[in-house]
Amino acid sequence: MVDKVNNIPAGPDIEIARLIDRMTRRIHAALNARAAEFDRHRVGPAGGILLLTLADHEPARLQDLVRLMSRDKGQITRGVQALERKGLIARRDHAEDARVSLLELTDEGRTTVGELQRAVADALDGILAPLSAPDRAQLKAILAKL
Amino acid sequence: MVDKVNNIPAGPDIEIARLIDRMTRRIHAALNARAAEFDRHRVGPAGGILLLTLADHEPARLQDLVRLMSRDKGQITRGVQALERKGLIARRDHAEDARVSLLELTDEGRTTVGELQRAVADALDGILAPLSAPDRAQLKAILAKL
DNA sequence: GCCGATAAGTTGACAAAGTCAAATATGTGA
DNA sequence: TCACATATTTGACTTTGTCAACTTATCGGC
Repeated sequence: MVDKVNNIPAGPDIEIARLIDRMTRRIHAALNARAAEFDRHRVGPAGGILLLTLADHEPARLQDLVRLMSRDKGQITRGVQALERKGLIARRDHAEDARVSLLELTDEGRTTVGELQRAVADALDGILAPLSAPDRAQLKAILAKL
Repeated sequence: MVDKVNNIPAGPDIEIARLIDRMTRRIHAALNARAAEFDRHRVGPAGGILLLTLADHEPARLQDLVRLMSRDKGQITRGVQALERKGLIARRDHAEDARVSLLELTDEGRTTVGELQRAVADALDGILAPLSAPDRAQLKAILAKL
């Protein structure tokens, strides 16, 4: 593809950005549409991703989530506080460094994560339907390289 | 990969969602960090995507952008208004349907699009660096199927 | 031609996310 | 001990996103 405006061979990359944007939105819309069915605790998209991420990296420090989720540390702080208030996450102190607190899921949090995982898997299944199994594997492999 | 919590073979799909989220954020961050260098009109991310999309589908009706960008129509309305005020977009009436207005880039808008394209291409180039050319092509092809 | 249903845009009121800088409390190394 | 780096928190603010109501217009019958 060629840059229509300046005839620079911009390559397909800029198109990739738009496709990614669109896909993000589709996932978001699909989940949002059914949120009432599974988001009992009203954790929302932000809280949901936080829980899913924590589930895979437990126990994690706040800073880990900042890195893993590429979000502002203030956002994570507040996101964690909200989930703590709902009883889905608990903290404990780090043995050697008093500055950090380690985050873990509570039992209720773990249950919630299970529900979220099912919901996300379902939603993605619909969205990724046009892809063959090898395509999906390939997509994941390529994204994982980044 | 297996669901740690419930031992459900959730498959790689849920991981894809997280990878997509991460990539979105990286693109955003990369562009945001250098926005001062190219975003003379302060169109921001939203305005930027709108301009880029319009550039590829000119002339477009507002509804087209809603569909192409998967955004709320109210958002598009306001986004267009903002870009109109900055003189980057112009409207004209649709010949057969008085309800729709057709959107086009102004000359200044076209210049801006060129700058944005360069910036996005640069940013993506950095982010996609770990991928081989065939990988990039494949990624784009797979995303395009969705 | 008139009517109800529908579509394109617009607007308003809010809720949710993201950005940025400053502040607090701890660790670390010269 | 002192300068400096790190982890987390907080505050103020901007940008996006969501939802529903509302205005014009078009369309398909009748």
